[in-house]
Amino acid sequence: MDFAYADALNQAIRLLSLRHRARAAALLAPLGLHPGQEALLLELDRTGPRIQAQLSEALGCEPPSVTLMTRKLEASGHIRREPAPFDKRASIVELTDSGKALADHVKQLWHALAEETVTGLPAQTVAELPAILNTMTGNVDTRRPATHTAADTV
Amino acid sequence: MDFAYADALNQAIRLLSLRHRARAAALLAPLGLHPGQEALLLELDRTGPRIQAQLSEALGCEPPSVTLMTRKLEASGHIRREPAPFDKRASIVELTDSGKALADHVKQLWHALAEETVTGLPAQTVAELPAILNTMTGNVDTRRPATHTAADTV
DNA sequence: TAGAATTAGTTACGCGCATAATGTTATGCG
DNA sequence: CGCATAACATTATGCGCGTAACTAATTCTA
Repeated sequence: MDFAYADALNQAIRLLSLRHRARAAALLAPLGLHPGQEALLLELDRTGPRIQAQLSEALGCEPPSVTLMTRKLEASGHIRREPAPFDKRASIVELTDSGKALADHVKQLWHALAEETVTGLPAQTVAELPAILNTMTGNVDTRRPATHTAADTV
Repeated sequence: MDFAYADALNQAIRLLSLRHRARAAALLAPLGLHPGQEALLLELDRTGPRIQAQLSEALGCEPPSVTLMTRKLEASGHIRREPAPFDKRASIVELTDSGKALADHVKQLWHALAEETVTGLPAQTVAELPAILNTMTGNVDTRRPATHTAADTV
């Protein structure tokens, strides 16, 4: 691998991150959401109530980030936090009715964003894309012990 | 496209962004750099002195971000800023000797990061990856008018 | 050529994400 | 059992990146 390729790849990843996030921000702004918050809502929608440590794990960000995100989503009425009966340190986070409705709306935007993102790519590439991206993520993931198996979830 | 795919794709992009950036941060930390700053150094290394507006364009971030990044890199002695003789509003940014040495070091890390990132992917996928990512970036880019490099719109 | 519109850069502020340090509760072990 | 250790959550702080509002310089145009 020459440096020109390495540079192109790293820069492509960096730019995709910036632009995809910016596009998400533009789509989420009318809902009063900032990018990152939608991931929390979708996770709760997928799995039901979770404690913050589980959210931290699922979202791939650190506990202090979850503290701030949950605080803001709670302030806007989309989630609720209750002390966990089985563990006095933990707090259980769950969607309110408003949060459930918002999550449904986010899902529509998320679908549109994904279609927009892969426009113009060959069908086979589109089909393989999640696995490719997950492999790359696993390769550079310092949180989990490197799992170098190529095939993964969809 | 079903929602499960859309969700998987968006989440994969989000996670790749977080992890790739985190890995870059870990590699750059020993040099005293934060992720994002390396892009500025590499751009100056590639093209020579630039005014900040050009850097903003090349890096894909907004002028205020460039102001802060250049200020910090200037404070650490890696770049120099001089008023542009042809335009009294503009300031020309260029690498110092220290900055050039640092850029060389960054290039090595960048090369290693790219190789680490694509580990385990088929050679053909690796070859196509930059174009795929650039197409996706173009699809969601709100800064430039959508330029679809790989194919035409749907 | 004078005034309007554009452009370069900055400041102020907000959000997501990070690390480090702290308090509190659970748990594992001698 | 008691104590050290681990885990949950929070606060404080810093960086990158964004938007909005501003100044100053340039360019366009009537």
